[in-house]
Amino acid sequence: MGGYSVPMSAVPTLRDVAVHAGVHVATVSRALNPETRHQVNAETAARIISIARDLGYRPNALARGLRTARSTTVGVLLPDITNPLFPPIVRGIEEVLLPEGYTALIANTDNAPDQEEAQFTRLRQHHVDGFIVATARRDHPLLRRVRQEKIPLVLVNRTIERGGFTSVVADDTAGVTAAVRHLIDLGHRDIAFLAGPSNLSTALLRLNTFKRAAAELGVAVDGRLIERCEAYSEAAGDAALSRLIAGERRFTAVLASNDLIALGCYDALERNGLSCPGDISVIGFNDMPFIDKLRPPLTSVHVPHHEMGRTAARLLLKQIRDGLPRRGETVQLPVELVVRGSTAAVRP
Amino acid sequence: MGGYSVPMSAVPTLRDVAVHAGVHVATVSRALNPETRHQVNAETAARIISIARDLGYRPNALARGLRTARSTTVGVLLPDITNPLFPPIVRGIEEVLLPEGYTALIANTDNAPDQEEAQFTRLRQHHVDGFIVATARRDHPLLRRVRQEKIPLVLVNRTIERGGFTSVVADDTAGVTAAVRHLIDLGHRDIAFLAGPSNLSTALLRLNTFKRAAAELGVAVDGRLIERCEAYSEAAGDAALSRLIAGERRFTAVLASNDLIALGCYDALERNGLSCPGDISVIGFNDMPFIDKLRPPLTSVHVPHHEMGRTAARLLLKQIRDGLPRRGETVQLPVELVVRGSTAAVRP
DNA sequence: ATGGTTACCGCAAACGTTTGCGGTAGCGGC
DNA sequence: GCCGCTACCGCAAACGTTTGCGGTAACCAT
Repeated sequence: MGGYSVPMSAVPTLRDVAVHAGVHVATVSRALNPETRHQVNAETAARIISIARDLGYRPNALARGLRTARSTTVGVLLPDITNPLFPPIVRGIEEVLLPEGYTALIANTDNAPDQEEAQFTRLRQHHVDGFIVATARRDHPLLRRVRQEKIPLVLVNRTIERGGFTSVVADDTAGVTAAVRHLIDLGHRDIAFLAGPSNLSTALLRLNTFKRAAAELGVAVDGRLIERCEAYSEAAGDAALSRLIAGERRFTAVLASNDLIALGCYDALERNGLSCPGDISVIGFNDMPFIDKLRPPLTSVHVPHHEMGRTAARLLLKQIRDGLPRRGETVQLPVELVVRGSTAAVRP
Repeated sequence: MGGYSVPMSAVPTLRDVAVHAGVHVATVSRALNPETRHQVNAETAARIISIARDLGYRPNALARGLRTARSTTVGVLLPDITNPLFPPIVRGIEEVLLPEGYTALIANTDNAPDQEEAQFTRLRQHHVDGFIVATARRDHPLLRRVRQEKIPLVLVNRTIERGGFTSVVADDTAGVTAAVRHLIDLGHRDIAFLAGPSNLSTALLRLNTFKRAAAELGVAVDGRLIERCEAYSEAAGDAALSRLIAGERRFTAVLASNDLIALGCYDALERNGLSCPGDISVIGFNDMPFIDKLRPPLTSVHVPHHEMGRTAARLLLKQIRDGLPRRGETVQLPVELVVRGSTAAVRP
């Protein structure tokens, strides 16, 4: 044992390990880092590692981040973790990030631009190495700013037409088409569509796809059967379907742009004394957890949220390591229509 | 304009502001911090603040944390954010933390001790100022270690008998009692109970309360009607109720220790051709989001998770600022039985 | 004119890392 | 015996803050 006595109070630092090992802190740093370990004698390295373990040494992420200008953290911006859509995405992200030593900082924006701005600068103060953003609107000044500052960024569940953002989305086109085809196969001809907020990429895409698919499959698209929701929420879906019901144009099925909107449809139907699927068939989008337990179980388009989170994280890591791509790629993941009890053949 | 030219490339630092203002960085630091602003001339302070704003200066949280040994971050340990129970807690936590300048680092443990350990040290490397833990088991060596290291810590949704931990929980006793009373009022006498994992504080408490409440309300407690689930999960609930159904002892109602277990009951009932509430009434615990949309809507004990998150955060902030209490307080929040369609009067 | 007080601000150290640079020792080749 | 090379390791600076300490100038009272 050496003659030095190290106070065993606080958390040990590189210096403590160095003193115990009788070497300079730089040597300890190099020995502990696999990348630079070859620069130090094998035996000394082993001794240092052993001492570090005995002392319970843990690198100080703040100091390291300050020195290296890389914090090994990434920011995740999402509207609301309470929306069952997002937890699987978050877990997918963490599943990839954690083994690589990264930590995700999660921020809820409630889709409010000022809150988003605040969260964003807060994350920047913590010097996150990149962003995963699930709150993208079709035009997004904040994101364009980030883009210009050359900060790694990938969108998930959303996309932005121009700007070269890399994003990972679901194959909405295939999903909506499958849903429409399913309804038509059941004999439905008067199909309503509840669109999402017009400033969201998914809302626009799903709406357009609906129009196209219906037309291609030989069903006339009636503008009176298309209603816009102000939000992807249960309340908005309730309100929108209520408007349709109050209208004169009859329909036998409704395709909701989102599961929450479909949930609102359930509310509106019950309040108006209509049954599902007896009177009206309903289809959702996303296949949220527990939605198979609803009354009736909701037919929905399954979106691989977990996998979306994973690939988003992978793409972000690539950007962090290899630098920003000149032109962002958008990865599109396959979806699958899950038929349950909320859709039935139209009454004869 | 001064003669200095500052490169406008990277993010501005204190030094940049100082050069522009023609003062020392220490002065800038003091001027920008409301706590120390009185130490600098009012006009100079105003000028510095203005320049900082123009430059878009944001303090580097890493550098500040390194210097002050306070990172203004807290770690949140929970089993699985995918469990609908936790998002409201998380939002409650953030609702209190954010305005105070704190950031929450969320970590999923999947209730696996080694994963928990890993997450914990990872958060410690980031020098979080405290922990909010929702994964507490009845005996928890890791948490006792934390306790000994004098790190601020508060438990949420769980409690630990000894050790002086401060925690915020729901009034489980009142909840279970209300549930039992409700079933008895409906005429049920043969009531089964599905207990949670025995290493969780809530599981034990709810089980004991059930026994006591049933006895006090004049219903014999039959040990054959008490089944233990290995986890708070749908699958475990399914398995447990299936075992009961396969047994010889008949029952007309089942009280589940948790909503997910109740969900599993739905599965088991359907597979066995039993109807709810026609054949068996079911009550859950927690009142998870969307559970009112189930088939049938689940009668459940509502727990104020959002508020639990908020008070947990408040208690943690108090610990961070005022130091650890000598003896932890446990805050108990009121619950409320929400009667829905899964409970009905026993058949005559 | 002197001493004391106050207001303001600069100096420099420190937090715990990482890393370019250089120095020393050992060794092999000539 | 000299040169050059390699392996190993120490030195010191730097990242961007905060903060104790001290210094200067101004002001007031004596």
